[in-house]
Amino acid sequence: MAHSVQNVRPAMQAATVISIRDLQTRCSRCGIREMCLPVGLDADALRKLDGVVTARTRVRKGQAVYRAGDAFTALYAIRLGTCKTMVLASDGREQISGYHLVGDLLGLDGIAHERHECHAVALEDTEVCVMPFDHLEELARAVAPLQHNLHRFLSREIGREQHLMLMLGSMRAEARLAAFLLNLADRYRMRGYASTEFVLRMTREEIGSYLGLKLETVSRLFSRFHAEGLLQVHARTVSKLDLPALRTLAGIC
Amino acid sequence: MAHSVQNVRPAMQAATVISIRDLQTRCSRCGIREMCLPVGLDADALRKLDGVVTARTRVRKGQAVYRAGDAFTALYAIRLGTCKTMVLASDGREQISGYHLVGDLLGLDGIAHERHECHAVALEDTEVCVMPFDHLEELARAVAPLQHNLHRFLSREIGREQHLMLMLGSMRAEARLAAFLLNLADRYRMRGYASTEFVLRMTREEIGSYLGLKLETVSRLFSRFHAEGLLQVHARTVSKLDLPALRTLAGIC
DNA sequence: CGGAGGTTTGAAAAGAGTCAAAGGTCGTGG
DNA sequence: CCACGACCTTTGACTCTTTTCAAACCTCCG
Repeated sequence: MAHSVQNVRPAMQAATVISIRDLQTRCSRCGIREMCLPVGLDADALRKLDGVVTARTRVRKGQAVYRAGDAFTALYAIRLGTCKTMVLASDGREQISGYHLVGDLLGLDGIAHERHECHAVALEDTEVCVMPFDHLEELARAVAPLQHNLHRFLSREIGREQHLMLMLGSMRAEARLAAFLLNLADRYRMRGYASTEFVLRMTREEIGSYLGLKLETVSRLFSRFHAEGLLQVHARTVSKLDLPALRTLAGIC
Repeated sequence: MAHSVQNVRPAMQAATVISIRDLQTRCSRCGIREMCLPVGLDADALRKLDGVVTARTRVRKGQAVYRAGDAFTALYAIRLGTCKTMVLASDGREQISGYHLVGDLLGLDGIAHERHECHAVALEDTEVCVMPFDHLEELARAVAPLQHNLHRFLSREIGREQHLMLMLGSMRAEARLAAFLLNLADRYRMRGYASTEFVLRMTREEIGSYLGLKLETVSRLFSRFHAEGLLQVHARTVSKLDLPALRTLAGIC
């Protein structure tokens, strides 16, 4: 299996020289900061947060950002790319618990036991910003808006999972897939991408795992949705999503 | 429907007089503080936290601590009793997302949007401590161990929900019920109660809702577990749980 | 261009849901 | 203290969704 990303700062670094790495890890210069942890922070706070991001790491498709059982040291913000998180049962079963896009924070479940509870794996070549958590906590004590952002991200993750639980616990297969597609459409839209056309970065099996379904069921549903004119699907590309019809199917009134 | 609990501090209160309310809301004197937010805090920090708890409120069986849509102002710690949390779908479906015991924190999902996303309802007469969140954040900035505890509770909730998702997404009905009973047994044991005998505070329908099953399925499973000697069940009292056998059934190796 | 990995589709089986009816349990009020 | 009623639970018979097993087909990367 792929090795986890290390969040080691280069050993020696002259304090007064602005290195390329420094330039590359600045939230204050980052184009996606308004959909990431720094959202809404003022210039002063941003400057301080720049000091927390120790690295911006490239994670290749299939490689792990971290693995379940790894010591928890940092949170990871997705700057570019897509990741999945997978929870593990003690008997080896594993299930995809999240499909994370640009601006999402990874590793929040690791704080409680100082150990990551799931794998986080890149679904395409990805770049993550590494934020050592003790340093982040320290800064959060000094900067109230940052503290509140952190709390909001933690809380949002709880809400996200509750939503998923509702889906897994009380929706039928077709409603789950419709809700999944709508959720993606929404998140792509919020990030400025087309909401009725995108490339799924997951296999049918991964989508099934996320939705609590078997890959054959997912495949059949895509075929049926296609036949019913709810979308076009060709391999992993979906397009021409009929969002209102999908909403009806998902039971979203 | 029952009204939500108000967390209003009595309007006027002489600063130097220790009122009965003050005495009643002190974490520093609370018997369950080591399984609640103050876990591990030193005397000084405890004293400061005393000032955050504005009230200790009685919530009668069936009454709501808060309801979905209520403005989020505070977290609630269960001092006595049991609560369920229920998430709501836009089409009116509702699902139980949590079964909360003494020492658990309620309201964590409300931080993100400053609005509670679920109902929290007492399953028996219950007492909750009200902790206004802005005040708690303020204190967390001053007291690092409290800050870390808050982060751990938030993170633990994320982990708890991931566990539940795994259950809803990839376990069969019998394994879900076994895992549910084992989880309860564990949590009662941690709180110093018997782990092989307890009273369920939920109806079959509520258990089913929590596990993504219909009430008839839950009832049949209880009957079958009883017939197979895995437990004794009489109405809501379960006893003589065969924990190892339940573990096998739940797929916990 | 070959092959591994991913996808589609069919047929049969299993699991859980639905509908229905009867039997318990518990709290309230007489 | 008992009886009533509301609500909860159990059980059976049947239905329907989803899974399982199997085979063939695509697609994309090296």
